[in-house]
Amino acid sequence: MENKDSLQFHMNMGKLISSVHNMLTRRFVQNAHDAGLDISLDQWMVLGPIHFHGDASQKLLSEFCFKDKTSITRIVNTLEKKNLVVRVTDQLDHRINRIILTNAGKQLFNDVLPIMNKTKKEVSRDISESDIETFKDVLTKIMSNLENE
Amino acid sequence: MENKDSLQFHMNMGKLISSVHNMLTRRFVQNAHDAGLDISLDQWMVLGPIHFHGDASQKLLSEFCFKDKTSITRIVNTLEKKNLVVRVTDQLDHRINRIILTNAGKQLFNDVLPIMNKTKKEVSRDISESDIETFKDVLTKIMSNLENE
DNA sequence: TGAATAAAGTTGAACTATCAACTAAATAAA
DNA sequence: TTTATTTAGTTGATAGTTCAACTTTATTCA
Repeated sequence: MENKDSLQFHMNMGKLISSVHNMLTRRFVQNAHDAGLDISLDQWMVLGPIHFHGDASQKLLSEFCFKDKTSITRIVNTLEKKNLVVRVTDQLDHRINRIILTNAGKQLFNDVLPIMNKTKKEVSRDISESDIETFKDVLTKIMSNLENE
Repeated sequence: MENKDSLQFHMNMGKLISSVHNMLTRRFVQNAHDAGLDISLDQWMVLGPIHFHGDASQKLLSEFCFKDKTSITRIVNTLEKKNLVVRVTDQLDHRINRIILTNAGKQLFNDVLPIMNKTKKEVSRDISESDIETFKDVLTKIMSNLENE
């Protein structure tokens, strides 16, 4: 206790964020796995916007997810391999791939939603609404601080 | 503006943390690179405790960094390949590797410290002390929420 | 129109994360 | 003391991240 608490007390922001990110990822995947669902947090973070958008291009997904276009290429590869999405070439601009959910993809999206909510609840247990708000505000502020050169 | 802000407004916590984690990683590496230093954020996150501890075992690093023991094995591999650390078998318990900084490792540690501070400053620009405190408290709380099964 | 440039994606390489299976050494139990 | 179990670390496989170099298609502009 004392030991671990004092460790955390001395942790700087970068380490905290990094550690929380890893733990969050693990918990989400574990919760999904326990429910018999096979999906990673990154796959989910891309699947969501695909569902939301209908026919998102990879560029749009890249901007929306704050991920490199290469990451998007590979995550879409994985989703396609799992038959959750298909790439359809845009008829007007042949450079663009439109990413479309398959029925299996829609099904998985609906199955994973409650898992995400469960995880969210576990994460924010015993943390006040106002602290959560401040927390999200700070994260958003950090993003804008780091956004442009 | 409006567009991007509204995107962020709708971002949930997981996505915010994930995005901030990626952007933070990128910025740190970029700052190091601009200063002519070749080190990743993860390497730094392990190098710090090695420096702090003197002769840490990989198990201790794993607990301290909240990283999987496999990750530690591979990061130490990389650090060793770069001649920043050496593995020394413990004389009493032959299962244990003691990780020792080389002179190059000590040198790099000292060179990177100001980079970390610069990055820290960029990250927390225009965020109040008290919001930072709340932010770190929430992160710590999330960690304890996710810690044990 | 034709050549230069920009944009959307892909590929390869190096690194990190996670899981499962493994080796080797230490400790516990019979 | 011999066997069983636990502990520290490694290896292989699969997925994601980043950078740089590349292909293909659109756009710009001379």
